[in-house]
Amino acid sequence: MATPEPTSLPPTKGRSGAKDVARLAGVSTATVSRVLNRSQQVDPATRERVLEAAAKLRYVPHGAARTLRSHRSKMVGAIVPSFDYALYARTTSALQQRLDERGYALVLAEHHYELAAETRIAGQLVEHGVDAFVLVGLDHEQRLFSLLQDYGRPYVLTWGVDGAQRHPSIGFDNRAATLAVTRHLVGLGHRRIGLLSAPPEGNDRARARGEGLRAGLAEAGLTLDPRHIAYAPISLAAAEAAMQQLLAAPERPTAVVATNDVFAVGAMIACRKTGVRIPQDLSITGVDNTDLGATQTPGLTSVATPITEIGRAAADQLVARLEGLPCETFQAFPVELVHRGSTAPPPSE
Amino acid sequence: MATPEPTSLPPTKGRSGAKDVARLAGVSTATVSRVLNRSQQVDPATRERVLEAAAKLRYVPHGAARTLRSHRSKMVGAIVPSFDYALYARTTSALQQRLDERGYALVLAEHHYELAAETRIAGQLVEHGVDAFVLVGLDHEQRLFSLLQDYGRPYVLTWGVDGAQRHPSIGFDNRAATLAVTRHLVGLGHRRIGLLSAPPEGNDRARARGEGLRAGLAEAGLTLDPRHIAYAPISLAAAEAAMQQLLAAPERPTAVVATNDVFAVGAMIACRKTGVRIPQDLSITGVDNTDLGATQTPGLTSVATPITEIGRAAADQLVARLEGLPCETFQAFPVELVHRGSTAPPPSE
DNA sequence: TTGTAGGCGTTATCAA
DNA sequence: TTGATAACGCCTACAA
Repeated sequence: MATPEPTSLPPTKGRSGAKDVARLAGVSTATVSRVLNRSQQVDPATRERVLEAAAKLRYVPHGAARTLRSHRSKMVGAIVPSFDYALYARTTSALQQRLDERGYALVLAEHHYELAAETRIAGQLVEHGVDAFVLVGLDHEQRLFSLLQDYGRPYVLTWGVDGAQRHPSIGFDNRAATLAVTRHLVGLGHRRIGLLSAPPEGNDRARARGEGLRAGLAEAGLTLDPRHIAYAPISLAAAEAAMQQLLAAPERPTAVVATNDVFAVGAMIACRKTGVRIPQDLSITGVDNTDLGATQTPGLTSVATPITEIGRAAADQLVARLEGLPCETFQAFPVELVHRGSTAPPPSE
Repeated sequence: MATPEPTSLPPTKGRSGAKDVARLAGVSTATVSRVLNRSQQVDPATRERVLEAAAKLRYVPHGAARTLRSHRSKMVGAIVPSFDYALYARTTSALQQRLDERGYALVLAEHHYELAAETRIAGQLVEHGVDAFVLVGLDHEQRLFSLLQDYGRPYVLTWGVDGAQRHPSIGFDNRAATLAVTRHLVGLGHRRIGLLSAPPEGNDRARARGEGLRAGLAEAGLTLDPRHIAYAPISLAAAEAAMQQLLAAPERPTAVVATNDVFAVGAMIACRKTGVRIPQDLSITGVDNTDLGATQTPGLTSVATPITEIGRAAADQLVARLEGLPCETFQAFPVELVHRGSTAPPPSE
């Protein structure tokens, strides 16, 4: 034994198994299993004895053994882009809570906006035997879809709706969100509207939200000036820097549509530092209606998205599919524009 | 078959096992195992063949089987109070990232500030076979500690330091955080300082932070007026309501120490709605130095806490203990006061 | 260096 | 309704 001996995990030290419970209750392990798995085929009296014995021994079933034999781990895997900025936290929270109620545990990981990492992590989750998957967004590597296909277990894409209905999905119309704010801005009289967004590659939400802006502009016979587009990774600092570019652009836009509240608040910070007044000099809008945006001065006009509903619905759908119950595999929830003080008519020239 | 048939999970449908890899590589399953577990005892040529075969068959080991046999699941369980408000998100993120690098998956759950729920969930994590635990805070049910004792695996408490060193812990001095802000406020001339906090029961962080305020006041020969204390659950709305009480209190405080940034921002909102100017009429401070506080107008004076360091250190410690390597089981990181615009001398009477 | 064989703790299939 | 028994897929002695 050369290595420091991996902390020799006591094989099953004091822990008692189904066998112990069976012995104490005077039944076989098969009966113990039946009782604990709520099978109806068991005499109330014996059930009682078994439960007593299990309680007395503080019996905790061995999940791995159960998984190995039954092919169900009672774990659901979720891979989200990031825990930061509370963008996905509320969805994850709702998901976890609902899964917990249904007796499932959540195995959670981040991919930091790298789809290759997402695929790799999905492989690990398969290895850990999760019964189902929750993914964020519609864009994923083909390899990931192949993996899911081979694995043959339920999965659901969230935060977007798959128009072609190729994959079960639960979300909302990201395009509609920015379309709504754009109409609002155009209605206020804005003609030069900029875009502050996450890089669109591999991020369907960012793409759809950008399209919403373009569509809204097109409705009014306007176009998106390429010089009025700035992409940045999702962080306040990066958004602030990107906004500085837009502020320095020729024919500076009178309004900026940010594809989420983090970008929008980063933009507000840039404006504060530059002395650009919101909304008198420039209007700014976000998406997701987070506390971060709502508590700014002035409050951020944003679009409320159904982030907790998505988490709950994802849990419900997956559990239903795992238990062979009927369910909706495609769900879209509405979004709603929330007016606050960050938008106003453009300054008169 | 009466019930809708639990989606008959294909036992091992197409999925290939170690046996398949062994056959294709022309070796035994033992050798496959050795190759995949980086045992040195294997001929480079055979190793190569095995890896090729594994890749060809897209072999993914069956975690449950491995766990059952090896008594190590390569999963770490973490239970945090809540995903909301990004208070614990950054710690969780750092934890997950570091665990992932080390080949461990994170099973994550919330207890919503209910310690009984925490104990229940810990039991589920035991059932799922996690190799180690990360808990937040020092306060936990005795039942939970018993459970951990029985389970006999590593665990670490975070976000606090266990002075008595009864349990491995990684955190910072919560008392010192509010002590620092209190000294700052006292130094500015404040004599009536209020407290806005989470209910202290079962929340050692809140208690320690409250004590920091009391200690800072005591240093200056001052005391905390009971009428200047307000407790609220952790949410912006609740904090706002609690702050309204403080604003309505007799001999209104000239400064309020909030035990975290969420409370502080909730307090700022209350002030805005009431026409109380910050910092001219009232100073406010937070703890945790979140983006939420930093982006307010004026910026929130707060205390930077080592939240990502905690996550990383927790992962490092647990992995080290699991692998029998040496490590620090008690770690304290420093905190740092961050001055922003929400604090100023009290108004002259 | 490699193969053989037994068992980890549970659930499922039978038969009783 | 209950019990005996055989897997589940892998790891790890031990033997070769």
